[in-house]
Amino acid sequence: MVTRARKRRPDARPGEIIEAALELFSQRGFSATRLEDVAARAGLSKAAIYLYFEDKTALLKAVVQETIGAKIAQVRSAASPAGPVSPVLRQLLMMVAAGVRNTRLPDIIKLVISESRAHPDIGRHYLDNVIGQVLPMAQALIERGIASGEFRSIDARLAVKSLIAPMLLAALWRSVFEPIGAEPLDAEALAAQHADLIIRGLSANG
Amino acid sequence: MVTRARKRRPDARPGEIIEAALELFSQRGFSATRLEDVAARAGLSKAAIYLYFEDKTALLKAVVQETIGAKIAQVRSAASPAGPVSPVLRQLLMMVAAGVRNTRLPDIIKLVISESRAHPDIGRHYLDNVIGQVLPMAQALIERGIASGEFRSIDARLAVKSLIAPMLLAALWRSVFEPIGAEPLDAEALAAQHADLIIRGLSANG
Amino acid sequence: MVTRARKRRPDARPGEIIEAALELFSQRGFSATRLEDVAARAGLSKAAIYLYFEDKTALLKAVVQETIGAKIAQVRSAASPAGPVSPVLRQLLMMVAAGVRNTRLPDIIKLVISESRAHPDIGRHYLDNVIGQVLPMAQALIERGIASGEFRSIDARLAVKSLIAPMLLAALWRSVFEPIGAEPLDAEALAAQHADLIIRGLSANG
Amino acid sequence: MVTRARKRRPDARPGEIIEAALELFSQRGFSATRLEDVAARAGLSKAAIYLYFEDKTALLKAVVQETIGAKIAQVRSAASPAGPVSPVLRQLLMMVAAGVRNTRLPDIIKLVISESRAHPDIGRHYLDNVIGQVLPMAQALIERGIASGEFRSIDARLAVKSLIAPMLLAALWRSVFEPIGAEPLDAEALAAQHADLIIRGLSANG
DNA sequence: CATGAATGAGGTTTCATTCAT
DNA sequence: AATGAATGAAACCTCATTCAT
Repeated sequence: MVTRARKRRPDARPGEIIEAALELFSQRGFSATRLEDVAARAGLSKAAIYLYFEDKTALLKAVVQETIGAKIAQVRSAASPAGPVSPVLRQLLMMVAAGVRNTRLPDIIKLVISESRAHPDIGRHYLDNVIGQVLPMAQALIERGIASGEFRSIDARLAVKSLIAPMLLAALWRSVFEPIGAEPLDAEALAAQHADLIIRGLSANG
Repeated sequence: MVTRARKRRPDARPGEIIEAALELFSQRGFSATRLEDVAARAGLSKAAIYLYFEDKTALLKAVVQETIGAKIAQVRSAASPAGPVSPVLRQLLMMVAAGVRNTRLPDIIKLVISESRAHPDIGRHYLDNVIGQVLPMAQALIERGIASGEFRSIDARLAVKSLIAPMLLAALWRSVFEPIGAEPLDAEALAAQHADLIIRGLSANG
Repeated sequence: MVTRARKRRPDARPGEIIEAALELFSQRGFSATRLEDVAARAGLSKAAIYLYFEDKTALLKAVVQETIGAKIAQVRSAASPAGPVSPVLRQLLMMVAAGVRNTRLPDIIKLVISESRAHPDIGRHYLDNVIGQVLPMAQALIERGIASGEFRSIDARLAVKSLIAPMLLAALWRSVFEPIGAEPLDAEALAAQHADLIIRGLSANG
Repeated sequence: MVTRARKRRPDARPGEIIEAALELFSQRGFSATRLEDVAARAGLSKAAIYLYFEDKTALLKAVVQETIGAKIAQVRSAASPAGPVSPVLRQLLMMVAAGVRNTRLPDIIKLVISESRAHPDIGRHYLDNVIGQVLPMAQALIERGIASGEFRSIDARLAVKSLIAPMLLAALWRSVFEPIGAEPLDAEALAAQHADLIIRGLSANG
C-alpha cells in the first residue's frame, strides 16, 4: 500500500464532492448536513469521502478554500491603472456584483458567516484572504483619489465599507432571502447605482 | 434577599432561557448547540426547558421573535416630521448603528442568516417584520426627498439598500469577525460618515 | 402529621383515579400511558396521584384488584342448587356474557394479558382469584353432572375450558377487535348457543 | 460463492433481529422492551437495528407479519375434501393446537392483543389475515354440514367461535399463565375433546 | 389535600467514523 | 479505489417521581 490516501488529486472526485458539499452545506448548514447526503449527491458511498478528506471539518475547509481561491486571484488582477480612480471603483463593484450573480459566492459568504464561530480558522481564512485583500485594495484606491484631489478628505477605512457593503447585502439577499420567497435583487443594477451615489458622495467638486 | 424573597421567579424563567439560548446559538450555531448547555447556562436542568418550550425549534423561534420584537416597535416610532428628509435618514442610520453597538442585533442577524434555510419561517418572520418594515419606511423617505426636489431622481428601491447595507456589514463584522480577531469597527462612525456620503450622493444640487 | 397518606380512603378520589387509569391503561397499555394523562382525566394534578398510590405499579394493581373484586363475589354467589346441572351451567355462561357486555371485564382481561409478564403478581392475582375461582366451580358442576349420569364421562378439567373459552373470546373481541373496526359480537347470543352446544355435547343420552 | 464461506450472513440479520424482538416483546411488552436489549440478544449494536428497520414500530410490524405469514399459507392449504364435515373440523382444531404447542403463535397472539390499540394496523392486519381467513373457512364448513343434514340448523357465525375459542384460550394459557406458574394445559388434548363435544353438539342425530 | 415546578434517569434515534472485503 | 456493514457517542425528548408552597 502507498501510505494513506493523498489529500487531493487531479482526479475529478474531490471536486465533485466539494461541489456537492457546498450545495448542501449552504442549504442546510454544516452541522445539519449529513455526510451521507453529500456522498449521495456526489454519487459515492459515504465511506469513499474519507478517501479524499480527513474529516467532515476538512471537507468544509476545502469547500471554502477551493471556491474562494479562484475569485481572489481574479480580483487581485484588477490592477489599478493610472488616472482617475472613480472608474476603477465602479468596475470593482461591477466585478463583485457579477460574482454575486453567477458564482457560488453568496453561498460561501453565508457559509462562512454561519460556521465562523465553530470553525474559527475558516473565518480567519476568509478574513485574511478575501476581506483582507479586497478592502485594502479598494482603500488604497480611495486614498489615491483623496491624494489626487479627486475625492474629498474622508476616512478611507470607513468609506471602503460604505462602498462594498451593498454587495454583501446583495449576496446575502440571494443566499438567504430569495430562497424563502423574497423578491430578487438585481445585484448589478444595485452596484451601478451605488457606484454612482458613492462616487458623487466622495467627489470633491460641489 | 428581602425577607422570604421569591425563590423562583417563575415569570423570569422563559426570558432567562432565551437569553442563554441566544448566547449559545449565535456562538455555536443552532444545530451545534446542545440543549443541555442552554439549560446549564440558564441554571436549570435539561428537562425544565421543555416546561417552557415545546421544542428546540420553538426555542429558536422564541429567541428571534423576542429579541426582535422590541426593536421593531422602536424603529417604527421613528416618525418622519415634515421638512427636509436628509436629517431623518441620518438619524435612522444612527439609531441602527446604536442598535448594532449595544444590543444583540448582530447576533440575531447572524442567527437568522444561519438558520433561515433550515427554518424558513424564522427567515420569513425576519423578512416580514424587520426588513419589510425598515426598508419601505426608508424608501418612502427617499421618495419624498425625490418628490420635493431635495434628491435627484434615482431608483429609491435600490438606494435604500445603498443606505442601509453598511449597517448589515457592521452587524456581521461584530458578530462574525470581531470574535475571531478582526479589529473592531465603529458602527456609529461608519453610520455618520456613510450618511454624509449617501446624502451627498443623493442630493440634487451640483 | 399522620404518617403517610393512607392507601385507600372511602373518599371518591381513588375511585376516580382508578377509573381513569383503567380507561387509559387498556387503551394504550400500561407502559405507554402517562401518569399525567391519568391525572388529567381524573381531574387532578399529576402529583396528587401520589397522595393515593405509592407508585404507577401500585395504581395498576389497584385497577385490576378493584375492578375484579366485585365480579368475584358475584360469581361466587351463583350457588349451585341441587338437581340437574345443565341449567346452572347455562346460567353461569349467561352471567359472564352479561359481564362482558356491560362491565369493564374485557378491558381488565386485556390488561392482565398485556402486563402479566412484566408484573407477574398481577397475573397471579388474576389466576388465583378469577380463573382459580370460576374454573373449579364450573368443573365441580360438570363433575357432578357426570356423577349423576346427566353427562358422559369426559375430562372435566378440559371440558370446563371448552365451556368458558368463548367468553374469553368475546371479551377480547370487544376490547381488542371492535375498537379497530371488527363487527360487534353478541356475547349473550354466543353464550346461549354455546351453552346449548356444549350441554348437548356433554349429555349422556344418544 | 461456496468457498470463502459467509462471515456474516447478511440476509440472516433481519430474521435474527425479528427472532430476538419477538422473544422480548412478548415477554416484556413492546413499550417496555428496550431496543438495546433486542440488539444485544441479536448480537448487534443498537444502531445496527436501524440498518434493517426504519423504526421500533416497523420492527414490531415485521415481527407480527413475518411470524404469521407462514401459518396463514399453511392453514389455507388445509383444503376441504368432499364428504362429511366433522373430520375436517376435528383436523382443523388439531392443526391449530399443534401450532399452539410448537410455534410462537401464542406469543404473537399475546402481542397482537397487547399492542392492537396503540398500533391499530397491526391489529387490523391480524384481523384481516388470520381471523378473517380462518373463521370464514371454518364457518363455510359448518354451513356445509348444515346444508347436508349432517348438522342441526344453528347460527354458524356463532358456532365457529364456539369451535375455535378453546384454542385462543390454550394459546393465552401458554403465553400468559404458564410463565407465571399455572399448570400446563395440553392444547392437543383439549382440541381433541373439544372437537368431540362440539361435533356432538352440532350433530343432527339425537 | 393539592399543585406547579423541577429533575434524574433512561429511551429512541442519528451520524461521523471505521474496517473487512 | 470503493463500499456495505457496523458501532460508539451523543443529542433530543419523555416521564415517573419529588418537593416547597
